[in-house]
Amino acid sequence: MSWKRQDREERGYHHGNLREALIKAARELIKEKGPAGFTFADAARSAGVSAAAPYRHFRDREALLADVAREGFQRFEAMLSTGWAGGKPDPITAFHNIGRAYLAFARAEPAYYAAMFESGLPPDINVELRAAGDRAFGVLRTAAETLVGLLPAGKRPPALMMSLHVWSLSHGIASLFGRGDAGRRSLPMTAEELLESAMLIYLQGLGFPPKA
Amino acid sequence: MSWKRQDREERGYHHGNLREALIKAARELIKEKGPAGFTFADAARSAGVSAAAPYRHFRDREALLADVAREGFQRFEAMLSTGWAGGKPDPITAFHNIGRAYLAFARAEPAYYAAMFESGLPPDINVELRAAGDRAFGVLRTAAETLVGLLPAGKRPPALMMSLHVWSLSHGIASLFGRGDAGRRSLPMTAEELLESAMLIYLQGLGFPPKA
DNA sequence: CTTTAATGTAAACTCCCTTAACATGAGCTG
DNA sequence: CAGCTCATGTTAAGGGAGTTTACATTAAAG
Repeated sequence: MSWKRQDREERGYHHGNLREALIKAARELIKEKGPAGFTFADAARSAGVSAAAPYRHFRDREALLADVAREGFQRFEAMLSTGWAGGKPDPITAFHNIGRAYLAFARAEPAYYAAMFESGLPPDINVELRAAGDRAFGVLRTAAETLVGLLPAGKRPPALMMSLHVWSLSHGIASLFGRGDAGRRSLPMTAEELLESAMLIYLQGLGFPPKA
Repeated sequence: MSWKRQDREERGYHHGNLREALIKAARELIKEKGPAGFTFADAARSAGVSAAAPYRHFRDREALLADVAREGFQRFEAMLSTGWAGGKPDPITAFHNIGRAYLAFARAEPAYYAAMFESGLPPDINVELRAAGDRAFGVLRTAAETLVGLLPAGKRPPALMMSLHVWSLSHGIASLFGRGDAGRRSLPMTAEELLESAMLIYLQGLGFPPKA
């Protein structure tokens, strides 16, 4: 395991891929101590360079965090898309799979998740971040639109509202109970079971049949 | 506006109520820059005392934060209790009022809310904090138990699960959209409308009549 | 070989945390 | 009221860490 370029050369004066190395270091530090628990200098130290080196690649700590978050949203979108799987095997099952993917991401990538949602970053800090976030949410919205289409014409809720409901629910569960981190509140059930049961009740409230 | 004792005397050597003044200063700093955005010395400066003074009242910065959070949970509990109002005028309406109270608190007291849920504090950092949090959640749980009792005996979901669902949903909405803070995502509806609509659908899914 | 931009380093600068030693004032006791 | 005592703040000093500027080195291009 090396932060420097994995295979080639020994690294002379130049690091070779410092930008990526800093993002990776930031992720590991966030995972350990939270989005506020590391400093620009810490990231540099982890990457094996001097404290001033990061300034060549990021204007400040916030810019580094924003890049971590952007990268996170990209992976998040990919994971949600995989869960949705184009609505296969059937839209309802696929919708539940998005929920599972949501929690799985929060659990597997707590550092990305924290940078995305708990770092206090303004979503508009740059265009790319905003766009990446919107694309991830778009997966949920598309899925909601498909589901809404299954209901009889008179009983269709707004798909945007529905996707916001599910997003909020998922985020709430992930924030409160989603990470095994010590110190979090304990539960009589898993976060996944909690989300699944809530979604079942919610979908039933919208008029979807109990057994899909 | 003065940090010192509001009316009497000019403050001589002693501050008179530094402990409370520090908590208040912390709240204002959190509101401005987030739970991680201030330091022990900052709080002292805001309270108008030397950097060493806070050590007479709090072991460290974390202890100060914990006290802010504890105080927040107490007010939170009071606000939720007022919303519930013992189940008046009827349990369903009162349940919705809890939701409104939840969002109102997050909006009116972002500093408390951040200290309670977004500061990274372990809930078990001291017994009082844990107990205060549990009491606040207890309001929601009691309400859920009352509601569950309205359903026919064979169709009652676990009240604990139901309260966790609503808590997660409320927290998710509050976290993602609840604060008017610049930088948050914008919505085609208010957070209150979003929560109310979600709770209506959820309750209908549990078998509560559409019009209560 | 020289030039130039990219990339790191080193060191100055500032700020924070923490503790120790001292000062003040409020309340109790006789 | 005089004197003791303790809680509360202050000043001062150390040690450490983060940020940032000025300078040094390398790689690549002409």
